[in-house]
Amino acid sequence: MNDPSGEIFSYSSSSPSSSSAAITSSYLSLNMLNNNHASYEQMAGPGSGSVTDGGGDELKTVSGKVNVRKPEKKVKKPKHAFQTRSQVDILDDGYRWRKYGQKAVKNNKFPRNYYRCTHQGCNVKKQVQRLSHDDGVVVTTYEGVHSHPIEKSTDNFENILTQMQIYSR
DNA sequence: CGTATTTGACCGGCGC
DNA sequence: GCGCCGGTCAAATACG
Repeated sequence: MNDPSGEIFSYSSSSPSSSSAAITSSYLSLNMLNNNHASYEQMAGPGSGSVTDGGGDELKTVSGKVNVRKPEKKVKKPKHAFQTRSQVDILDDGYRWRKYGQKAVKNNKFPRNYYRCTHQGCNVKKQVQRLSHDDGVVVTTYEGVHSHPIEKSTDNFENILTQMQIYSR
């Protein structure tokens, strides 16, 4: 497929050649995520705000065929890729994700994981991929915008510390 | 028992 | 028209 949309930009974490501080990045990276997130949260206004149709293939026939919707859909779906230094691929950003698929990627020995937000009406998708040539680097791609608040308190440092301890043991 | 994850099959698009 | 490829569904299973 052609993904020349250019929508995806890779955020290369420069500098960290030391690698040492990479421990338990599970939640550490979360901080970075939040920062970046804030930048994109602005999203377009009400017009395209509802990305509900994103991947909304709920229209199905009994034969298992999917009804194709109008090709002239101008709703653009936001897509953002993040590159994070982390040993674990489970980056918890505060939302609840349900895994719905796993596929092997060419040029990569690691599979790619597909997740979806479990919140009803929230069709936000995300996929996590690992770089085979640079272990410890995980690429997370978010697609869509959450239309509901986070259920987890991510601003509580004590919480974060606790999680870190769990992951680092 | 309810919910999340696993895993193979399936689907639509594109290239040849 | 057929086969590859990336993405998704859905049944079975695992897990609390």
